[in-house]
Amino acid sequence: MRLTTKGRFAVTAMLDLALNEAESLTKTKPVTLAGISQRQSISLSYLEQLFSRLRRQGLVNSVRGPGGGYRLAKNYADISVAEIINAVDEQIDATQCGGHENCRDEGRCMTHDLWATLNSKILDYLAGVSLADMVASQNSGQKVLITPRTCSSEKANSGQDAAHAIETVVA
Amino acid sequence: MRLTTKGRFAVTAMLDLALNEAESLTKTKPVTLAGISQRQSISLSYLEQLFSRLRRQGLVNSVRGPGGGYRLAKNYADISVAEIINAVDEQIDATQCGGHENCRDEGRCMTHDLWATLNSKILDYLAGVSLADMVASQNSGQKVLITPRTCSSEKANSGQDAAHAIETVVA
DNA sequence: CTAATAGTTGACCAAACTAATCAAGTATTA
DNA sequence: TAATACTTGATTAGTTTGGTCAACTATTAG
Repeated sequence: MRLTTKGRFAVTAMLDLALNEAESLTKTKPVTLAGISQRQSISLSYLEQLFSRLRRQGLVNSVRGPGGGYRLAKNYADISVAEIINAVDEQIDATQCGGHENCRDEGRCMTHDLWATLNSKILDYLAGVSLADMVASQNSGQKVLITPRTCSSEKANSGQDAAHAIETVVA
Repeated sequence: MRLTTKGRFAVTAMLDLALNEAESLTKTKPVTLAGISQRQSISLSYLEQLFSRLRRQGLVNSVRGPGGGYRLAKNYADISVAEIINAVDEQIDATQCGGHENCRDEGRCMTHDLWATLNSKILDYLAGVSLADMVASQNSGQKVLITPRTCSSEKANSGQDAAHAIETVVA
């Protein structure tokens, strides 16, 4: 498991896709990347990279040509955050033995089990959170409605104040 | 919260420090980075960068001069994985509003609460895992003893530290 | 025996560099 | 029009190099 902005953008985009797909319950048009790009202010070509992987992993289906776009390949109660992140952010390996368990005499190297268990813990949690959960929690639990984000009003912002990002939030 | 190899190397190094400090219960010599470098096969200068941050964050104390090295600044039951990772891996911000909550009309942007809660969940878990926990789980739960790792097959290190298995440490 | 002195060890600091990844732009094709 | 492929600049990860500074140890002169 690995957590970077890449996986987060992917989850954000998938959430947007879920919302805009659900908006039209009668399964009409697929959602275009251009739309996601506008609503979430993620660059179109970066979205293309992300959805290329999401498609290969079977999380979304693509429809080419005019009126095309992307659809979720499953019900969005069945798509977990872990799946999305794993699709775009291949996991890293700090064990330097590539996960092979015979890197040392007795068996595994010191950090092997360490990260394996840590990984599975985080994975378990993220696997338990589905797109549907996120939509629901956005709608009910918070007073904040689901609003498309256009955070930087002018795009002039380039992350110079990322220092004090979250940190204040308590469960 | 962010998870990369950087934070993992830091945790690995801190675990090694905890083990080798505990080896001499009578608080004799601090642990050298050169030793950690050999045992964990992490480059010395990378360790220096990591420990520079760990020191500034108050997780370790340094002793200069011959016989010098690093010591844990607290009891290792009081040092969590989350602290270590946060010390070396400054958190990222996929909200693009820098955590400010007035980036959109109604309040926060769409992904704000999303990642905030996700962050705090992961943080909560990692904050609950201490170095002592890791030492204990390595010793008890697994049949695999704590052995220095020299994953890369050759490395010419030879096995002068093959017998470093530690059974003395129990939380 | 003291007191400078040099030598050693290991923390600390700062560039610079390679390689990988992030993120965006442009061109191509169906 | 929309998906795909190719290109490019920016940032990050991790290493290498080369140094300074602090404390310990040994030598050596007074």
